[in-house]
Amino acid sequence: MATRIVEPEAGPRSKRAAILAAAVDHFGEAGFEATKWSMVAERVGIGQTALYHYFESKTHCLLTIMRQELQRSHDMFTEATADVEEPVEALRAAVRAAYDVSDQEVLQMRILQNHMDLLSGPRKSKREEAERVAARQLVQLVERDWTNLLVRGMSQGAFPLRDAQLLGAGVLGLIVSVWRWYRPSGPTPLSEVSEMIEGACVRMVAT
Amino acid sequence: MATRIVEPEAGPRSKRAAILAAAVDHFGEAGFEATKWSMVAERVGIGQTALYHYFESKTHCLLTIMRQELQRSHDMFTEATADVEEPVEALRAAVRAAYDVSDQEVLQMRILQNHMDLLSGPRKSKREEAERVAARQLVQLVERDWTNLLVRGMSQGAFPLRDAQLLGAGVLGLIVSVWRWYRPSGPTPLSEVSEMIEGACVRMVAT
DNA sequence: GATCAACCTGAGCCAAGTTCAATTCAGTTA
DNA sequence: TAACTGAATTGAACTTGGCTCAGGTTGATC
Repeated sequence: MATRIVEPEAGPRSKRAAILAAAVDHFGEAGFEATKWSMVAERVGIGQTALYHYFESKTHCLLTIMRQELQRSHDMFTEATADVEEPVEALRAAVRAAYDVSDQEVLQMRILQNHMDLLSGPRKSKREEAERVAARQLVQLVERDWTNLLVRGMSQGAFPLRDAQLLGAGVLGLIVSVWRWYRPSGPTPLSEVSEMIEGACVRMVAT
Repeated sequence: MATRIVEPEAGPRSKRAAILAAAVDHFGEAGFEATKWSMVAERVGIGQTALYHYFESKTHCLLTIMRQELQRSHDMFTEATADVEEPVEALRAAVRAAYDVSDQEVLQMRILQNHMDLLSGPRKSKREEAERVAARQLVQLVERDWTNLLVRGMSQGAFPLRDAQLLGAGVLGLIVSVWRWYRPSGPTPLSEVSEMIEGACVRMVAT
């Protein structure tokens, strides 16, 4: 279980990374459906059939983007909370880490949130299914990250006792809901969002 | 502005309602993409081209479902909070109303959440665009419902002063995030979810 | 400079949504 | 009851966009 997918190492003229970057731009800005697979190829500067050398399908590319973003989220959570003993401080650190992202990563989070439903049903092709299963495991990992944080705080007496699973889902839901509406070009800077959510989470959990 | 779309009144042999119901089932269970438009026709018992008598496209049907659900959400909020003076009680009533839904409505909320991104970009066809714009207005209406509730509570001194817009978005995000994972057949009854979220919202807002 | 794997392409296939001209059906008018 | 009307319905053809295939190019390695 929990086999971390190894990214295919890049041959010197591999366009895989460029394709992923172009796909993130298009999927994030225009939406997955609205993006023609051929537009991604065009952006990269290759024929559309060349895409199939790297990805089995448009959806396979999407799932890869989602899985990568989930991996990053989990890694960032772990790194941010690793050496923070105090539960409230750990919670704060985790929230701040969640919003410490680049513009490209904002797009990836948006893509992830907008297509979560893809992870529920099984896929027909092998490689798509592999990415889907990996992504699902990562979702559960991230959920567990948050519930564990809450459980720890509750058992230490820093947080009142509540259903940690349910409350964790709430906290996570609150945090990621931001990616539905947040735009880097919008009126509210991410730092402000981060502070607001941080406070809200603490009140939700530690009151 | 804010022109409420009038549902075409049903001629005695109109299948519009049946189509919408069948579409909600399919879109909600299998997902919009995974559902073949012809499957909906089959369920209703008509040929697939007959669908185009009622809806301009598969997407037009989806947008209609979303707009209807948003309308319902707004109406329920208004009804639930209408004669509740006390801000905390009004907040509680609003949350409870949000989770006072039938299984069919759970599906509609899921569909709505899974395709919010459709509302951002403009549509090519007239009727689709009309539904999209109406839905967007309703989204803003619902957002305003929640911020107004918070503003009222803050000005009455029942809630501490905070950015009501941002906090409102958070509360709403928390509430609707449930529809991503909740299943009527799942282990957690909706009543339990409702209570948890109600408490969380109060702590978030009134602490 | 031969070999092999990685990489790329043009031509065309196929599924699913959509359009259209023709037709049926229910209710209304004469 | 025959003629008429508009809503409802259909089969067949069309369109779009993701995808397959058979074969060609490139460049690292020996």
